[in-house]
Amino acid sequence: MPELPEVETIRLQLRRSVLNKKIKDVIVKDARVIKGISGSAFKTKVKNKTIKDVIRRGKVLILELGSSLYLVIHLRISGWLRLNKGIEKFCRVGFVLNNGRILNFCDSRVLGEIKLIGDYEKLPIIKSMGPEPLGLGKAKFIKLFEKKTTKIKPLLMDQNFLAGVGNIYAQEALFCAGVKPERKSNEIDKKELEKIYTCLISILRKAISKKGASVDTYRQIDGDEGEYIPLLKVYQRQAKPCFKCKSPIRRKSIGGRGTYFCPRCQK
DNA sequence: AATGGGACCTGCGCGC
DNA sequence: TGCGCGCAGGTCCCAT
Repeated sequence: MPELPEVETIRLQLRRSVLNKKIKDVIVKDARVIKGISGSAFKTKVKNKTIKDVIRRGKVLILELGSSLYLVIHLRISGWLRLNKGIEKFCRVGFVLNNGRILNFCDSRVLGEIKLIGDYEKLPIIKSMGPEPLGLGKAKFIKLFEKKTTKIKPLLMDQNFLAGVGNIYAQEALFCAGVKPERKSNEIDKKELEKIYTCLISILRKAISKKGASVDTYRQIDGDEGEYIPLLKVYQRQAKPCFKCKSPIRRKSIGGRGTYFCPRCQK
């Protein structure tokens, strides 16, 4: 699932490969992913535009097409972007560039979406989004979390509260910090909140440096897998021995989401 | 304010 | 080998 590190990886790679490239044509294979306008209207509006910038906000990727036009892409759970010579399997929309390459928007489950908008900051998803964790700072992080009575894990994942953290990295950060995922945020002491913050930041940075975790369908834009999976400590490790204490890792549904944790290391 | 459930969607793993 | 079933999950929306 593409979370902050995966989307940031895509952003960095797109900046290196498609900046200032012109979109010569748009191939709409499945118009369901295009929201707000029809596939043909989308094609007309995007054709001949140039990719001026690539921006990320939380898990949202934004391609600036100039003249107050933005392509807003959300990969949700099963989407990925791939730059190659043709249209690949699960491609829903292909952007044909003036260098002969095609930027494929792929999605196996068709839950991802593409929007075209004049001002992306006015989109509800962006407007209501919480702060970016990287560069937030320890003090602000603690202030955010110290009074909420919600369980810490769903809170870390709440995009309106903190941007970009999803199911994988929330669990990894809590394991690193030694905090049980169902603890209420306001009942976690300052020291522990500090630990959660430093863990989260270092994990996100490390995951970006490893170009993301290819859980499910996520790939780098050249199709290679991200390299973070071997570094995952709890995610999808049910019944396997904890790396710290050898106890079997447990899986439990918290806030309707699958959650892995070490019953002994996490207090 | 917090929590729970359904809807969206389809590949995949499971049981037989 | 093949079939049918139900799970998985980010976000939005509604209900309690």
